[in-house]
Amino acid sequence: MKVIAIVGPTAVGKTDISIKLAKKLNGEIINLDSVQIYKELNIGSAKPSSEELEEIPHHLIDCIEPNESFTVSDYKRLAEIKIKEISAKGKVPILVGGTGLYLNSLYYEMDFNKANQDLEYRNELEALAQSEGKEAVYEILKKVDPNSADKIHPNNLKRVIRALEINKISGSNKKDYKTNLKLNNEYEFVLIGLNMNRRKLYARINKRVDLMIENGLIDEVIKLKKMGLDDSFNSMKGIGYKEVLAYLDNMYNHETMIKVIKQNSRHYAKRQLTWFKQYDTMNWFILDDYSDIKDIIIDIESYILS
RNA sequence: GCCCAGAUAGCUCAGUCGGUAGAGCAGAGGACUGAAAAUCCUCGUGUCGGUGGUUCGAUUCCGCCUCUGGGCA
Repeated sequence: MKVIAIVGPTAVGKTDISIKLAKKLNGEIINLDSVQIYKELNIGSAKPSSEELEEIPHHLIDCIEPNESFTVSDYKRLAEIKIKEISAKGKVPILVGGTGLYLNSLYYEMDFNKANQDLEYRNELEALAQSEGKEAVYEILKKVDPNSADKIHPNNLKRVIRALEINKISGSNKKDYKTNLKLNNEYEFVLIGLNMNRRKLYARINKRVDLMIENGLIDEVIKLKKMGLDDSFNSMKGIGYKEVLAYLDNMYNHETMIKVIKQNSRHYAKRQLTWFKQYDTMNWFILDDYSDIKDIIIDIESYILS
């Protein structure tokens, strides 16, 4: 089953290209973005406009309530259903977005059936970290699962907690997945990476943040806040949302808020690039090599069909 | 014109009781398997404004010059 994935850093221009490409290839788009999945998070997640959504069928956008919890495991399950449905119609599934882990969940064989979440235990460990320090939690991991402790940095509390959680739920230790990565043979992936000159990308990011503010990001967050959402919800931990929340709680002034959103977006773009560089099979298209978007589409299309 | 305070990393600044210097931010690189727009790690040589003097040695002390603030005329 052929699956195309179009990935790249935030603001590089994935939406526009993917829609044009989907039209040419008789494809349908499956969102590969952890924030666009949520309803009501529109401006800050840079969701495609309603006009764009009408141009080509989009899946896994606006499908989760902002107060629901959502994980990679859920993503994998839903995305696999969509891939099959689209393929069955004789169309090409095109994954579009910037969440690397979600791509991995489909690209590699990943089994999410063994160790679910244990929120109670998580809270317990978080409380311990709060009172005794991160080191105290890390010490537990060292005793219980020394191999994982070896690989996880003591400061990385989230990972330390997850390793302990896996140990508690499954009774076995967290695996070192890196050493036995297996490609998922069910799909024939075509990986397309979009990138551009770093300075240009950062300029685009900065401009887009200004535009989000102009388009009413603050009102969007006020609305979400009225719905009862605060920074404890995963949906509200996205860039743009957490900073506006902090601004509404008078932690930042307006100017600082914008500065921090831009800064976090730039950092995020860099992390995305680091992630996507890991795939040997990724074919990169450098967008500033092109003056006309039509030429990009032509090149990507001929690469896919080759 | 006079007085005072500055001039050090891309930016904001610290510091060297005289032995050629370091933070934050910006920036770069990396990790990543049920929170992933999350979480975490690593990376700082620059004519210390110019020039002369004192000194074994000056970015540091002294003189002059240039520039930037502020004050007084």
